[in-house]
Amino acid sequence: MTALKIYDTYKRETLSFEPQKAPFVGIYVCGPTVYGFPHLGHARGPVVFDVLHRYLRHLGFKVRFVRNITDVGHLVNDADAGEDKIAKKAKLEQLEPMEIAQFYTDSYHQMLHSMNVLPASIEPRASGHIIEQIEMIQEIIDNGFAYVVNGSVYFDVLNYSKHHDYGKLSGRIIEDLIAGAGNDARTLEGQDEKRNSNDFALWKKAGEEHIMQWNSPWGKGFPGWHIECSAMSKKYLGETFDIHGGGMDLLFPHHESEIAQSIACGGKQPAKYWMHHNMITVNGQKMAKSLNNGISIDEFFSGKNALLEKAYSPMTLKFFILQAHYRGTLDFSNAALQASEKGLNRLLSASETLKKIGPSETNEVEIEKLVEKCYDAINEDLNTPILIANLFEMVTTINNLSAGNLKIGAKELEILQKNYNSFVFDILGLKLEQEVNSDKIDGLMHMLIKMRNEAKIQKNYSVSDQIRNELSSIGIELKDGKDGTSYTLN
RNA sequence: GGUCGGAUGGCCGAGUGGCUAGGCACGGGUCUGCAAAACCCUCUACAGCGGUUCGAAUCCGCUUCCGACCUCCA
Repeated sequence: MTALKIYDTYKRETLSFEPQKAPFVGIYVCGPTVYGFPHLGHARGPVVFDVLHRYLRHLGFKVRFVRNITDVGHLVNDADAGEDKIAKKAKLEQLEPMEIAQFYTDSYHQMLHSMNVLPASIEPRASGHIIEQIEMIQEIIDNGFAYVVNGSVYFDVLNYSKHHDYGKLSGRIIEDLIAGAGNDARTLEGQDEKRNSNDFALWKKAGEEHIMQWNSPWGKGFPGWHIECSAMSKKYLGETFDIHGGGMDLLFPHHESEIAQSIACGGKQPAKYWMHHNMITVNGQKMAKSLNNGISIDEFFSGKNALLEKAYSPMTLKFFILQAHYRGTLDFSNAALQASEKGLNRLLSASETLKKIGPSETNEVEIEKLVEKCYDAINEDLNTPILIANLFEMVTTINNLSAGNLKIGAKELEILQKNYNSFVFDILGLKLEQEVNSDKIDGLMHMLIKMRNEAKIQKNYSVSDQIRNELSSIGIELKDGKDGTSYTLN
């Protein structure tokens, strides 16, 4: 029994989280298809599930966190018979498919690292699990839920839905899907191979021009998109694991199909809980190429995009994401990012301030209540915005303690320090971004500050202001505080 | 067209049938040679119209507007 509750998309209700075999927890999260640089939207999932990952560890669970890399099998669309995203890009750039996959996998990892996202326990690649996928497809065929046509294998949605509930996860009704299919002028090539237009590919026959292909019982080809997650989650986490996560846009058809594949294969639901995070929008709309409103992660961190007023740091982005609940859409704006930037700075500065606070004989801080409110917030379906609001309560307390407006007892101070740092750094996974300055720079700065202070004492303000202004022009800000002058490098 | 979800103060963004969300901005103040920074305090909003209720921003209905998914997508 844990206090953590999570919203299960499948059952559509908030449930108490009970791992199948405590203290072990198995989590599978759908990772990226590595055919391009990560963009702003790619940051949300990792951040959201990182908090889950970190919090479960904090609670003492032994977490196996699996996040796949899709490096093959993700069709550009059904009409595109014979090319997948990776191979298509490879041809354009005259590179090996694996080279492309590696390149963009690295850039994805860089993003994760910069945002202080814990590494996955296992990060399996679809191309490295072709055998497992073929075995699973064969079993689905043997069970009568898939059929072979001309070297391709399709999942028989209609037959499956006679025995099981296809569409439950995404709230779809099979009759509507069948009736609705082709209600517009969407004529897709290769559809004539399927018994029903809702059937999806488990294995696709590869044309000669197709670079990435493997031998299979049905001839040379490559796996469909959905089967990789089913095969790899089963391999590393078992037939039924605890939590499956991903973006809401994967609900249908990807996750719906994963469920169907797992049940058609072993008869079991793949995951006990399904968690889906919402999208990041720009001006209220999802980022899309057609809208020309995409922002890559590199652009975001460097400020080189027309939509950006300035560069934002990885932690600012992480904090921005955490300030909204994961199931709601989050709208990008410069004003919102800049607000997050300042708020984050205040939150992190408080941890420094906290180090310098000493205990008093008397206590005026109800710290246990505040800590409890923090746990209540994160237990309530990872409500990070409320958690952060409570942390800001602590910040105000910390600053008032520092200013001498409040007093705190030794025991209470210890609780405050332990929990504040635990929530900010261990659970939310924030970190101080400013590089620790080298001793030489630090010594240099102290020399300049000392010289400026001497000038100030002599009321030689033209000199003191000159030092301040010239440092400012190269991005070093001096801040005159109560207890001396400090500096920040921008 | 079908399915689903939203509309909260200047901006972002939580939330609950009655009790201050929080951040940023604004305003006031402390500090300061000046400035900046920092810190403290202040700022009571829930699309519209009906209904249920002692009481609704929170429940129900309708209206308007917006978005997502239905095809690749984090």
